[in-house]
Amino acid sequence: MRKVFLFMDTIFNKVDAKGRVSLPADYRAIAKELSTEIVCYRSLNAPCIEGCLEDSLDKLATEIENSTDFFSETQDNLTNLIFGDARRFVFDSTGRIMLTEKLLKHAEITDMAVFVGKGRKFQIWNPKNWEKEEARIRAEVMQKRPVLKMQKEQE
Amino acid sequence: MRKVFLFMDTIFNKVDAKGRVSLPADYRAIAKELSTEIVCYRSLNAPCIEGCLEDSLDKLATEIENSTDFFSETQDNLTNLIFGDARRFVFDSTGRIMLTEKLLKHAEITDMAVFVGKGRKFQIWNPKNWEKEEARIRAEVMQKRPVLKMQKEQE
DNA sequence: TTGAATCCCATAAAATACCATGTTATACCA
DNA sequence: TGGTATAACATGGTATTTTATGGGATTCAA
Repeated sequence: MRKVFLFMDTIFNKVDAKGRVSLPADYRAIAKELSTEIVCYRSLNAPCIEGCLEDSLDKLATEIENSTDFFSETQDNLTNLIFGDARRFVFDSTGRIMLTEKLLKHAEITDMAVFVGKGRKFQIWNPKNWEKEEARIRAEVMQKRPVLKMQKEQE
Repeated sequence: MRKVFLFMDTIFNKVDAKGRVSLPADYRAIAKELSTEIVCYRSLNAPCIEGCLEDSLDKLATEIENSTDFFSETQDNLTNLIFGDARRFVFDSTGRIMLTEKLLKHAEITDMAVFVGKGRKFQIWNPKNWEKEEARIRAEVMQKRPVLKMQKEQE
């Protein structure tokens, strides 16, 4: 039994004509062990698909339910965007899920997909787009490194 | 057996001449597994139908009972509106429910309906109206994103 | 008896489960 | 450490099931 559950690594898989793609074995193992399902939705911040465990969304739903701000308009809007877009993706016996047109289009994915681990979440990118994004992120982190270092030293 | 119960995704279904519409399969599965019924009412905030599990309304009733704000006029009014409007909608063997004139009129639905997941609830919209509403919400969330991001980082 | 609601059957399309295979990664043993 | 046996994995293809939806039959109440 594993103690921690993190989506990690960067995995390239093929997307076939039907939109089927193998979920990385490690990701499947996590969902199986926690007996929960994988949920995917369009990222709000980038042209990619975002995935997480259904448990995570359930947690979010509970938080919203118990919030004193129950009738808050912002939260009402957010739930529409998140839950309206998300969907469970149950993988078959060979470990594949079938991505929808909507998701594929948003991420500009055609025949290849990259799974990028993000800890509690993961993302699915078009390989070309991910290459650019990774370079961009790397550059940004490099630039901010002096600041990060300073903060650490203060602790 | 599923662990969590969330209404998700956005599904377009036809409303036939008799007013019948298929409840999305996943929504049906939730009601079945929890052996509870689907309840619908006119949304208080938007021109759409709102639906949830009968369990959820029961929970709401209990919360209001236990609330220190028991004699709050606002809550009194809200409960009047919701419970006065709500009705169970049992789906037939093919998974369809029959929406009432009152609900259809409120949501301006004629021959097509969009089911929009909201976690513990869902909404049913006229496709055109939903299109506009989604654009509106997306714009608003984007505008408020910096604030949301700050809140998240504080967690 | 007439109109409306409910139930049941039929069908086409789409989603899902299953089987087969080549390749890669892992485990095991000398 | 090197080499081989074994298991796991991604992926192509096919079979089966599920789902939405049209139409008709039946029931119930006004």
